[in-house]
Amino acid sequence: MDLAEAVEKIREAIRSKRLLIVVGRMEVSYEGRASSTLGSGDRVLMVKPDGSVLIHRPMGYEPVNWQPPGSKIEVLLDDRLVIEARRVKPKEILRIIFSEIYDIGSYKLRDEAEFAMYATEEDMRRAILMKPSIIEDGFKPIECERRAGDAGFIDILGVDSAGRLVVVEIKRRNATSEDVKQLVRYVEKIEEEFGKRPRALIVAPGVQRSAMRELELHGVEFKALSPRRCAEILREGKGLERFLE
Amino acid sequence: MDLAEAVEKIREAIRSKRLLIVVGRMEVSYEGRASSTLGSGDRVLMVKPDGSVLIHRPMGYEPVNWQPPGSKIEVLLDDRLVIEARRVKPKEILRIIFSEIYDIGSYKLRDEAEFAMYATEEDMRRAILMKPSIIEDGFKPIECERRAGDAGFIDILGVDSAGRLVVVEIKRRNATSEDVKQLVRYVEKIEEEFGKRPRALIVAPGVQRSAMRELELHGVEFKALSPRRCAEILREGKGLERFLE
DNA sequence: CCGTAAATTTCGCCA
DNA sequence: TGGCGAAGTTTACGG
Repeated sequence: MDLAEAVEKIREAIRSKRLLIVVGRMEVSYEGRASSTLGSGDRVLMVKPDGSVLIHRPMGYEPVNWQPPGSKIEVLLDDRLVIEARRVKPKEILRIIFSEIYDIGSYKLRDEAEFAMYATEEDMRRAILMKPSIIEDGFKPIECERRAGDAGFIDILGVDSAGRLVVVEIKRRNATSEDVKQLVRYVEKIEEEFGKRPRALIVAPGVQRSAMRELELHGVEFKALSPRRCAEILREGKGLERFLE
Repeated sequence: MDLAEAVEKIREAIRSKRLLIVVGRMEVSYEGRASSTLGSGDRVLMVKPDGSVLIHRPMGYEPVNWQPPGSKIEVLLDDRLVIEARRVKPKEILRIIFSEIYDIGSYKLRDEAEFAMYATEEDMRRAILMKPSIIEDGFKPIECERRAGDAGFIDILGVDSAGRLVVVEIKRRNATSEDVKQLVRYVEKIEEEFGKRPRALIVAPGVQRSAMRELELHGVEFKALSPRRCAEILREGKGLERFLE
């Protein structure tokens, strides 16, 4: 492909806010929060209309180098094609030097669709608030995101059927020993504040083996609950709302 | 573009382990650790030879949906083109339904280059070990990655010119109050173990405002050190090694 | 294969 | 704008 022609195509794509894909042989260097170099190889460069830049090698989920949205793109022609993406804060420069260009594509893309994600930790909390009995019969939530001094935030603080305080920590994945330690810190704060020790309950789809030890060690309870089950409860709730209208 | 032709092109690309890029209008659904749906819109699909799958919207650094390396790709032709990427553990399915195809590219890419990254936390630790005086005159490292009970691992444990123990926590970014709290936990463990309180020193390019409070509160010291400076020190060291050979 | 910690984490929310 | 915490985090490194 003719180099001048390629440069023109790339400049035009960026000027007209199209998504640009360049497949070719390139060297890459990055300097900013860290710095990196990558010798010559075949890769895919993607420049999005919002200034995101991604360089993908032929393998792996992650881009080998990138620049986040908002970076300024410059296309330079020395004796080789050079593309630079700059960011001001933090100051970062990504430089791509092409030695060969295999293909260039530029596309005007319309994408207004909404992305809906289910079964997040937030969904789990909402499901518990909607139907507290899934945790335990008689459980009553009192407060969400309560500050526990400088230890952090408690997912849910509630009381059980016997009137005892319960500190609930929610995880969408199997609980780790780190999670248990965190919960224990919350419990200590609440004990300081209220003068008596609350129950500690971790709600998660499962517990890592190493965390199981920690559970017993600190008298932390565990209630199995999957994100999927929570999503179902939320759907039921929605259905109920619709019925009540 | 003719649909049957497109399918053939895509199947051939995957069969021959080429990197595949399809630009088109598509719906996406994901079901696995979480679940998500995304209505019709223009996006870029990338399928890599190692089974990585990425779907990029026209904006943003991150792919809206993906599948990691090793997933199995299926290309189905109903009355629309459907591409599925499956993973077994954890069981996850990514389904892409095309309503329009704007462009298809497939590329045989060679990329053997080595990626070199500088100024990581690991680099900072190595720089400190190579030249401990950058922390403080007379500082001597004793141990790295020392276990502090169940609190975690100490980056560097050393002694100062007065023979007092120093617990060093390294961060490549500005230190947060979490980082300070973590360091304090290490200090408590060391105090338990050795019977006297060591100095606590956080080494980072800077400190967040909220962490500054925490520093003073717990008597933690701070030494400013940038990853960049560490990278320089390592280069100097390398130069010296070369000189000594 | 599990566990732990880093990451140019990114992203979203909230003050 | 900075701080804080979740994420389908991913990735790398040990045991």
